[in-house]
Amino acid sequence: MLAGRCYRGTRISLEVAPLLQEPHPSSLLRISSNNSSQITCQRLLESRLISALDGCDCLPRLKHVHGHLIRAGLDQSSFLLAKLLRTLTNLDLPMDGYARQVFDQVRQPNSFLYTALIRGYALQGPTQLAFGLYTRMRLNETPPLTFTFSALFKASAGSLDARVGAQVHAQIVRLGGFDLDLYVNNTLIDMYIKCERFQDARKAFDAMPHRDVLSWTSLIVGYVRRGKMEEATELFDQMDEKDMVAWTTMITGNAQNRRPGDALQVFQQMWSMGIETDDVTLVGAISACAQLGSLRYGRWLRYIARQRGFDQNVVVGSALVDMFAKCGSLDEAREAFDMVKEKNVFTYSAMVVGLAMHGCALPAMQLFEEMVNSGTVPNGVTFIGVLTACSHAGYVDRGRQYFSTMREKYEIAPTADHYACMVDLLGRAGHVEEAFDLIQHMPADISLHGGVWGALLGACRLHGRPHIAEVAAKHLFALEPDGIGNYVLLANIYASAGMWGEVVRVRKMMREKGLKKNPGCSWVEAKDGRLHEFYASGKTHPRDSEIMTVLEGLLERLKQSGYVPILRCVLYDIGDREKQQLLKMHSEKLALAFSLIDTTHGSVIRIAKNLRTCEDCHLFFSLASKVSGREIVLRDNMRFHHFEDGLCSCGNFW
DNA sequence: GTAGGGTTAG
Repeated sequence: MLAGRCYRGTRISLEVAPLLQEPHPSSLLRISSNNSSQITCQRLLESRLISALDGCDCLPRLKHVHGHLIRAGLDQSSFLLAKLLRTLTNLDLPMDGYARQVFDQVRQPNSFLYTALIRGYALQGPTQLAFGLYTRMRLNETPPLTFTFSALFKASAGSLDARVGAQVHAQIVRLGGFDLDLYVNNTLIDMYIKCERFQDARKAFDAMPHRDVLSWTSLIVGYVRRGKMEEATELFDQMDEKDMVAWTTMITGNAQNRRPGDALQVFQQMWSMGIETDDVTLVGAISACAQLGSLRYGRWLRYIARQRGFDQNVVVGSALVDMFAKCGSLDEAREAFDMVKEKNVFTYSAMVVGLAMHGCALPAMQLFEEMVNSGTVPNGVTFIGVLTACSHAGYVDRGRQYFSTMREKYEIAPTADHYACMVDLLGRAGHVEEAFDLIQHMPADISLHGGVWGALLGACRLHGRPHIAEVAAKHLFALEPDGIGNYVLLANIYASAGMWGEVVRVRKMMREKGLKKNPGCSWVEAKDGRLHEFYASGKTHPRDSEIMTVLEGLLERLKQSGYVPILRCVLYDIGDREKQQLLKMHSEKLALAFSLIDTTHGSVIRIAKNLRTCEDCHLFFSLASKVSGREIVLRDNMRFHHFEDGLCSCGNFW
């Protein structure tokens, strides 16, 4: 059966096919009954050795069986040795020379032996040896098999260099036969995709006489990796037969290409068609949900994961941790974290970053210590997490320590992202000049990005220094010419310093570039699960008058408990009364008033906002949490604020 | 025997 499927239409393969049909243990006895007793014995021995090889799960056991094989005088049996080599490479062992030894002891290796070793090098490396062996095989006139070519393509894919693979491809086209084989072509496409030679993959795909769901999926992956989701979707729609992997590719692809809405739409379609969902599918959907920030949807995905026991899976679990943190529910993130028994660096990092985002600096650092004590080695992302935590809480010295530990103890070279964290940490704490200095003395091989200068500009917003801001902004405008936030920030810094002439100049720049300030927008999920949007100084919501009544009432109560609007948050040159009016109508305040009307009493109020929240709103929310007795989670474009009983998790430092 | 997987800052 195997031979029939794999060797169809190839001349060379027919010669070797009988070898493959030989040795299934159950058939051996049947064959042997018609032969002499000596052969029967030999066959039985072989059969035993085959079972023994199947049961090998570690190198010493394998070597033990190999010893038996030699003593039984079967050390030249190509079939058994090929089986042994395959088992050896499947054990995920490095090709430490033992496999080669076994191979070299054979006087006349056949196609299967060569292929087994080539496959070993393809899977475990070093991949170039696979090609060397293939050359020797051809020089010895040993006929190749379909397996041989798929192993070679795998080796090429593994080394991410398609050059040798492409030569082999040209050879099999000349040779004929093999280039029609489905399996060979599928591995060929996969190789070209992995080596980023999309055009060659497409050509191979188009030349195939028959394609299966794997060929289609591989090509779709090619589009996904190049960010071409329209083309990927078009191809996907053309598929007659779609399996779970094909669906998952589209879900993950959309998620990876920042199209979370489309990802979840595909997931829902798949779900409604009753197609099975596994851990990989869920990871894609959960990651999309994290980008979208929809807690309700996230809880549904967790329910599906739980039903199938995937919430204990380390990859699904890590994705859940990240998703719940990004959806504003730190408690559920922690719950998901605790469900994972064998946590790895992803699980810990997701939780550390989550805690940092929510302003829980001490727990983030504590968890980092816990992680190290558990023997999990932190990576660059984990350090982003602890550095952010330090930055949000103003722990400058701890941050400096982490920064040097990362290089000295863990030998992780800091990237521009880490420098951005350090600039943020120093700058936020008021060491603006030191932060500037750090940027100027960054190693030359690290290319600066917007994050580094952006952190410096943010520091200038907090602590003044319009002249440093100017330098930072100049770099930012070059790196991110359309980054509207940078212009707004610079204008605000000038406004705070009373440099109104400069404000006018920046506003003029924005006008000339055709950039418009994004209107402030907040949104909240109501009782019925629908999303409600609010715009600054809005009057766009159907229940506007009701909202205004609640807002006015709340404002009065807050004023009685000591609230004084922070007028300097308004960066326009206008009178105090107008400033108060503008502040009152910030979108998050409208969303909060609405939440007090239309959410279940006693539940956590969750509000998201597209821009950074202002100091006045922050104070307003702190006091509102006390007066209303409600817990409020506010997500702005940077991070989360947890307001409870008059206090915010960020300790008013953000 | 071949296709799909999670964490990053202003």
